[in-house]
Amino acid sequence: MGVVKKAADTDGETRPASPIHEQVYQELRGRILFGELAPGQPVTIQGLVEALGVGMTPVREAIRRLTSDGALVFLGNRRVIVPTLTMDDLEQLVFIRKTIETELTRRATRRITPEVLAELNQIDTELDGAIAKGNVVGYLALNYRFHTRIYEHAKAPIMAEQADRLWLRSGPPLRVVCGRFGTQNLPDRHKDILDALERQDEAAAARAMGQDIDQGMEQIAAALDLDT
Amino acid sequence: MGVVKKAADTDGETRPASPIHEQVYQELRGRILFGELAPGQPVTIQGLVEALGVGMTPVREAIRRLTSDGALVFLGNRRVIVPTLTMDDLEQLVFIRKTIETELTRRATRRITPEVLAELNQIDTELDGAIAKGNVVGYLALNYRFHTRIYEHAKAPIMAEQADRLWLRSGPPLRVVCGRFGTQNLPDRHKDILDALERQDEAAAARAMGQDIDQGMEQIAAALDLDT
DNA sequence: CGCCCCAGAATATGATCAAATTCGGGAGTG
DNA sequence: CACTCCCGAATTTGATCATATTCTGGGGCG
Repeated sequence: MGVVKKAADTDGETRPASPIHEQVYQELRGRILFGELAPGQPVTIQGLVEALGVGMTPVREAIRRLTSDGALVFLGNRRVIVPTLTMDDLEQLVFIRKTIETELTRRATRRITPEVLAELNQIDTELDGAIAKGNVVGYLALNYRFHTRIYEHAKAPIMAEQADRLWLRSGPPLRVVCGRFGTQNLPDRHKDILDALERQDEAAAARAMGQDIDQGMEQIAAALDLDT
Repeated sequence: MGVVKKAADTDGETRPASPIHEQVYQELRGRILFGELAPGQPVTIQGLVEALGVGMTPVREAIRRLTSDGALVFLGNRRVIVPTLTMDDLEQLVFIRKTIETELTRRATRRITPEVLAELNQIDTELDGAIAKGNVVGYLALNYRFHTRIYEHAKAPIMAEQADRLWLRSGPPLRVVCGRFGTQNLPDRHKDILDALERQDEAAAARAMGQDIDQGMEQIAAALDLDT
């Protein structure tokens, strides 16, 4: 039963249709970022072949890509799993994420437009709703969208891509945190970020973003502590 | 004509033998880092199948991985090429490389050992020889080794991996520079770096590394200017 | 407790189908 | 009459699948 669609549009128009390996890649990305896949969980090719209803070549390609993304790890014995983060890994992630994402925030602040601001406010409102309802997947997806939208507008594609890769690594552990503690004390410096964006205050925006990242990572660190 | 070996050891021992797709990946990495592949050049699957004497699945996997690495780009029209850097791209590369690689240098300085120092000196000596002889590929390979060795000893695998990815992007353009201007005024803050490492002076080591990066990137920027 | 065998999964190839680029011919125009 | 532009066939390349082969890991047996 194909989870993957054949580019069937709502209007019956036949679009270029992205190749299956691309669709599988995106599908797996989503599963890694927003749940379904837990740290340490094995990922088998045949399992995905059956689950997605596609051949093994596209699955294979998608898995290899995710491997280079650091979202999956190749054990060497032909086995692939979702990586488990160590404290050391986490510390490095914080360092890189903070430098890159605060810089992206600074650049985005300079070129912010009312339209983008409105869109971000919209996303943040929905996000609050998801938190209130305890909708974990919704929270994760909207939080990702919020950050991604900002980074897109920094017009620095290489930096944005690096940031994206790091999110793939922090996704599964963050999901664990949510599963354990619910959507309660999750990072929400979003209001501060939005304020700073509106005032076009680069420094304040970057500071708020840095705090948002710190808070999220601290949650993960706390969860890691419990597992040791 | 298999460029890829079947894990034939010198002692006839049968090793685990890394899978072909891994070998192809490493082979292509080398070609991107040290020459052979120029920016804008198309990379065809079938071409590599014939050139390397392997099936198309491993080639496909290797190309996908490099795509996620940013070392190759997928044109959407099913075509893959070596990316060409814009000025904007270069500026972002400099920013990320400097923050990550100077930090790696700081950390490596703290845990430097006489053995590593000796090895680095050895590499740098060979490197000078390559420069003197105008051996471009040798220079590129040794320069890469020099930096990589340092970053390895920082014991920060995630940061090191990010740095590696960025080298893949700056590889082909740097190769162009060498082809044009020879191995003359190439960056060589290596002596300063070695001095600082020996004195365990974090700040000085990081500063020297930053200058080394700046110099290399400036060369690329100059070459980019000529093309416009 | 260690060794061997078997099931299952991954690796790699070749075949097949589909898409895109390229190249050549014909019509139209200056 | 030569040149250019456009359209379509042929060829090249990519995408996907099905299949053969190899290897890993586990369970049973000596």
